[in-house]
Amino acid sequence: MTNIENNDSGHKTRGRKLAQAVKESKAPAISRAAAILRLLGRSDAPLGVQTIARELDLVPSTALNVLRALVTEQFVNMDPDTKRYSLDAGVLTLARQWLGRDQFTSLAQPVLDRISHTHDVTMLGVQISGLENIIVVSCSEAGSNFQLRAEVGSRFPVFVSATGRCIAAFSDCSGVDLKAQFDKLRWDEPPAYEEWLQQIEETKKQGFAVDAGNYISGVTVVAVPVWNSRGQLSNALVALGIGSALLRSGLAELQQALTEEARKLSSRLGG
Amino acid sequence: MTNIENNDSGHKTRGRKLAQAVKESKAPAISRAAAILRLLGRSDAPLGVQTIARELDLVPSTALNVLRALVTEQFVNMDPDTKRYSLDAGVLTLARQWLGRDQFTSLAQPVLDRISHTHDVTMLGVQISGLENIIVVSCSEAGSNFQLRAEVGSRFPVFVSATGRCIAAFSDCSGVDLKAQFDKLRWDEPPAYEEWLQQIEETKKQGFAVDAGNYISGVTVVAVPVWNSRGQLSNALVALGIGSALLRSGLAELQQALTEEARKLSSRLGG
DNA sequence: GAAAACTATTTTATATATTGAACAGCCGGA
DNA sequence: TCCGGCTGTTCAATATATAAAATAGTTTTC
Repeated sequence: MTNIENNDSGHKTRGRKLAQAVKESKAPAISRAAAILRLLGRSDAPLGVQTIARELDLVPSTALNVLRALVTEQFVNMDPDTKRYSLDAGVLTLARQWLGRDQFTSLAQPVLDRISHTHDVTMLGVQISGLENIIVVSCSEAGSNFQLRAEVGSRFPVFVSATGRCIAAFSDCSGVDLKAQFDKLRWDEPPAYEEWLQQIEETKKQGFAVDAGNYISGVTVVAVPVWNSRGQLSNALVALGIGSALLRSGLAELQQALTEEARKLSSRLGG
Repeated sequence: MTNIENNDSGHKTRGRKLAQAVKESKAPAISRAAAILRLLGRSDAPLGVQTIARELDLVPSTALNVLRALVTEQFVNMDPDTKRYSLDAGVLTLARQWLGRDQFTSLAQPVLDRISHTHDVTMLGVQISGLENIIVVSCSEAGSNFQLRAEVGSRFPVFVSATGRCIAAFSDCSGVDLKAQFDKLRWDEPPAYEEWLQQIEETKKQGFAVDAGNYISGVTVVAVPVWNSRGQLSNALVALGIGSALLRSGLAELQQALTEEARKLSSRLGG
């Protein structure tokens, strides 16, 4: 089984990114808190104050203050014996409330289930908020052949793979250095920049995007845009399949089904 | 269908609670952020800065700063047109990571499914962290009769219903004014305080707790404690059923099954 | 159609959160 | 047993996040 994950290189880059965010924000404690939460989320085992502070380039006492606040807010759990910190169930409450209220997820789930079943592909519903990340918000896996998996909550760079081409094609990217963004991406088999631009043009014409093994070799990704009530690109339906299998079982039909369902979803999101 | 919810009285109490938390903490921005996140989670529609500030007794400019920080951290989404704020999918990422790493949820889910199926009850797995709230972390609903429902992520007061009696019986409650806590609880049919104390004693003896229609009239709740590796009360298995139906289908057997499974879970949580 | 009442946002002085050093407790090694 | 290197934690000085008023824009109201 291929597990798709956002290969955040991280390490020391994170510390600097955080330092920037802290300086520019007028509520730096929140940036620090977010960084700590994400670190704890990534970590397999509970972490101590020093470890956290070192990893994020924070002063230990500051880290302690932030952690204590997060503990009282029930976002973080502290083991009183080992003095180790880990995520607490409080984060669940928020996520649940979000899921319950998001129109796209509730409308998209049955659609994803249907398509994944009939076309034997892994289907994802993703959210596109701003031009930072895209987030997988719902997921339906094909039953037959064991295959591709992406967890709900995973994040990916905006411009990568088929979804990336969709965003580049249909979002307002004025003021974005596409070349610079492109250079930051990590693909299994990166397309040339010119080639990529051409694919974006193609996407504009046909209304959906295809990634034929660029992001993950051997895996074909199809993404179709979903528009919110104000006509902005807010979500996308994404199909993942083993390249050869997808070609055999009718890529054209899948694309047609996807565009049709995306159209319906877009109109229903208005209501 | 009865939807079980935490009837947080809220209103102006929240403002004062937040004010306290802010004063005592050394990272008040985090308390404010948490309050805002929870408010947005509760709200059906996106909210404006002023609304948020008024509801939580915050200075608008402070609320704005906090909101902007939350937006850059992708926990909150702002609609640039309407300037309204709502939860963003970023919270999902954390929740997903937590769920994936929590031993109890992964071990408990199959158990819940099995019991809910064989005994035709709604099963919940709850987490007990500290003495503030308990949180529903997994859930399995019986198929046959349409009935009781509690969402994953819901929170309840610690001492309420059957779970409350478990906690009172098996947690270290020294330094807790039980009477004061008891008086704050809201039940459909509250037991007398003396009666409640007696039930706690009973719980200590038999190893599980029963709430026969006190919390929600007509609904019987059974809760059995689950202990973590250091022998602390960390979770509980909770069964919910229509009182009459439960009595008919064998309450005793359900209790036995629950205690047995809780025992197994406790030992496996050590590994 | 103008003004009133609302909104989000910027500004600046001050109360305060952050810092970095010093403190206390713990464990492993010599 | 003592020491050196860890840990989490406290404390006082300072850099800074916060609060209240002023600004600017938008919808409502008359």
